[in-house]
Amino acid sequence: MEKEQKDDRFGCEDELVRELLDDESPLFVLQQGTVQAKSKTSGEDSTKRLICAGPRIEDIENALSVKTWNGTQYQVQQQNRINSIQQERGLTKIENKYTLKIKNYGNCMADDGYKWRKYGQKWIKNTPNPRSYYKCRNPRCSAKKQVERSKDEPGTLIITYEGFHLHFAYPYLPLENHHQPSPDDTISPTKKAKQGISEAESQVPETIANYTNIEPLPSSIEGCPPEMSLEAGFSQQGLLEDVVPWVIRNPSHNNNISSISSSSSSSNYSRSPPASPYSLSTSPFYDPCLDILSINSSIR
DNA sequence: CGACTTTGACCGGCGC
DNA sequence: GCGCCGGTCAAAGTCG
Repeated sequence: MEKEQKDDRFGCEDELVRELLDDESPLFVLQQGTVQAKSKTSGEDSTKRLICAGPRIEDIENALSVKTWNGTQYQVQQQNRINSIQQERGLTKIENKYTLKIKNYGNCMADDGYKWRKYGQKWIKNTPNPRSYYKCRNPRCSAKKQVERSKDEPGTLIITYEGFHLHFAYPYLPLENHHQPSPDDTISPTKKAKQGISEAESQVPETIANYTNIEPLPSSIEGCPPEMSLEAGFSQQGLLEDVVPWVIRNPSHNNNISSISSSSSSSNYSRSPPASPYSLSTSPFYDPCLDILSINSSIR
């Protein structure tokens, strides 16, 4: 059962990856059109803005908020799940940036499952260690991160994430008229794109809705143990997989992630970049950001 | 030889 | 206005 859910998720990710990599994808052809010009008005246009410009953290956080019915009205428990992660893992949010402190990184090669390109390194004043700057390799993804060693705790890495990975933000976009995928929805987004831009425009919300489950996470999650709920709510949906490396959050699950990784590798993408934390083709525990370790070793 | 990293230069924001 | 500082760019270097 759980395996089935994972398979479904991977299937969605597979589609998302293709979408992101497809230059003719309606989701991104739109970006060159008139969408942004009129993006300030309707909810649908707002949705398109999210797709085109990349979702804001608050958009995703809002999507993640939990609504509860107290008998008379809905109460929104803002960022309920994120707060749980923050409390449990030492994740902090400062001005739309998530900061994660990782201890003992020497034993656990932190990896958040994405390929990053280093685009800069600076020696920050009054800090003993340089700060490295990374961007997500996906040109359509604006995710960035900064990595530095804590001056107070040399064994602690401070990773600051800015922005979310676009492909994993999809399921959290506040779309209207979303529905569950039906057996008839067999036309791939790529194929739809080729039907023309104008037609694609009308299909975009529907296309994304296939990937969307905006409702508060289903009761199946609530029925799980707390830890399982978090994993189902975040890791499998991919949001905080970006922010909090799954392996670090669950060192005891290394075996699990290994099996997941190997099983997911069967869904070969026609183009290479791995978009799933579980779909790394190389070492799932290698993070290029940790070339900062070379500095560490040179100090020794 | 292409992909990727390194690193100094450059730019913009901010405080004085 | 000026200088400092952090973030980004891009040419050069390195690696497989």
